[in-house]
Amino acid sequence: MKRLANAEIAKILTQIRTLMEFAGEPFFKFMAYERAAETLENAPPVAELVAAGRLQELPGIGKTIAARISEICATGTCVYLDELRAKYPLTLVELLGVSGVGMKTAQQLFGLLGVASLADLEAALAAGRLDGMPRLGAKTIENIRRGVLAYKGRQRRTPLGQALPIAREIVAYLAEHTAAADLTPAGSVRRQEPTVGDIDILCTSTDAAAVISAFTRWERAEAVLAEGETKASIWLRGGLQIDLRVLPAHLYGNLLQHFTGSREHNIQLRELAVRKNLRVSENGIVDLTDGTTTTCRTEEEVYARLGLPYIAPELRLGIGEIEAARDGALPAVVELGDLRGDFHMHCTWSDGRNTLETMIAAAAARGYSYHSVSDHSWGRGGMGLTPDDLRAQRERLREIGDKYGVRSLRSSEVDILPDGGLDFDDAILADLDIVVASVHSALNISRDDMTRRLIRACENPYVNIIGHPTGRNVETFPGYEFDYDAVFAAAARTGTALEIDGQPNRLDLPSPLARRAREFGVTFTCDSDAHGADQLANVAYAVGQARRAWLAPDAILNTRDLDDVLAFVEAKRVRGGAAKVI
DNA sequence: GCCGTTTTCGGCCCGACTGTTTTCAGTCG
Repeated sequence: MKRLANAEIAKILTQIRTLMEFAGEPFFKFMAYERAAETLENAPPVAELVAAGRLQELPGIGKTIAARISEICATGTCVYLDELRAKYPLTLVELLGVSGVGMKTAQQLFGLLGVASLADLEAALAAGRLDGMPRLGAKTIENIRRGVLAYKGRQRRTPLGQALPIAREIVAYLAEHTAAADLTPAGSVRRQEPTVGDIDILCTSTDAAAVISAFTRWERAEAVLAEGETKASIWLRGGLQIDLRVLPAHLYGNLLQHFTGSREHNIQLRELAVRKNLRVSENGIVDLTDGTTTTCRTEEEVYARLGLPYIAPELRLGIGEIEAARDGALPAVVELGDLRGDFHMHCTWSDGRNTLETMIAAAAARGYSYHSVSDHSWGRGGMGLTPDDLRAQRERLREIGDKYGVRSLRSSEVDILPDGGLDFDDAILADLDIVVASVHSALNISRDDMTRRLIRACENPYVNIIGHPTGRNVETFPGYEFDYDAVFAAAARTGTALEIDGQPNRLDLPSPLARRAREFGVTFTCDSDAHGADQLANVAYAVGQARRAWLAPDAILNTRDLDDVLAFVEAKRVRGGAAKVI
């Protein structure tokens, strides 16, 4: 059968968790499934771990859940879920997805009215069958009605590349119209999640009411979901939710830590705190032995009070970072300022929007000491470069680069053909400074064929970087299937870097895979894949994903100086790709 | 169901907002 992706297994665990709660199982029992699902979302490919018998090394996965996961991998489901489904329809999960309907309400609707799905709920609302039920007043029913509409109209999770600009927009609005300080996007946006469920904004102020009032009156707010003394929530058109929290300035560190999450990270942090007789919340850290409260201006102080070094936001997933921090085993992760160049961008010679000179000027303006223009190869329909084009472009690169004071490397994003061969002959590639090779076609070949295809590309002595290695789209496509470990091993063995592509719809390699690849000793690049000068800034997204993968600067090729980059290329050519590898 | 620099048994995070209530349950993050 088809190999299940981690996300699919996590979804099944979440279904089990929901039906367990519905069935009245003990709180900590079903919460264990929730934690396990969260772990899988950010873990290396589960199929490999199952095969190696290493599932229980993952945090929050013990004997029972490991057995269930193995069963799901082997059969696509598990007996325990089937037993639950025999009593409670899986469509109950829909009910709980409706904003305003929680477990108690769903149980009541199912038990008293037989409402078991979204369609059932709509019919019951239309027929007025909710009227007069215990604890369901007119306002609550109206709220549920609105929740149903939102559920049906809601888009999927919002890509980070769309959410971050909106977050900056509301921050700019509040900065202009209120006296709020410390305005900061928090939550999943700050953690650089590839897609986000909502946007969290926080700030400090001595007049929270004024800030909240301005927030709920924002012209883009379609509806106000909640408006209290320190927090408020609005919906934008399309259903994206923004939460705002306002506290006094001396609590900024506590507030930022609290609202950055993740939920799982915070739970684990507070569990650790409880063992030290401390109670952590956004309102400060209370010492339960003497009742004193510590408030923090910075997050560093929060972690220090708990006996931990600072943990970067992108690492806060509740997947072992707290233990690593405690043991002093957290890496100093790469920062945007560590980058000295960008290997992946396009200009009007292929499918970019800006001219070669504009792109070079923009790269220089970012302070890079080098970059490469990697237009597509000719196999990509009409827009790719022919070998003659490539030669002509190369002659202009040095000249324009000199003009702007940056080293413009000769490059190409060459197509990897279905059999693993390349769209340009080696003689042409040999004339380039650095080569990016990417899969753009025949995405549906078999897993084994795709594995062989990528390994063969790695083994070409002129291929230095595999571009967007899984081909995923964060919204629409999980990526083509291949044997990750086999390709990571090949990349490490041949001295081929794997790209972390910063295009917001790609963010590829995904961070769990990058973290896995690092175990094989793979080198990475953080690239923008810019198709216009304004998109060079997308490299920040690539760095965000690298940080989520716990990568230090030394794992990233474009943190190195030009000589070291050229030495990386030369070393592979000298070895002749796979031919002379020990 | 998981887990252990107080535990292999007995613990397991914390608070804001809403609506239906007369002191709190439910929902959410």
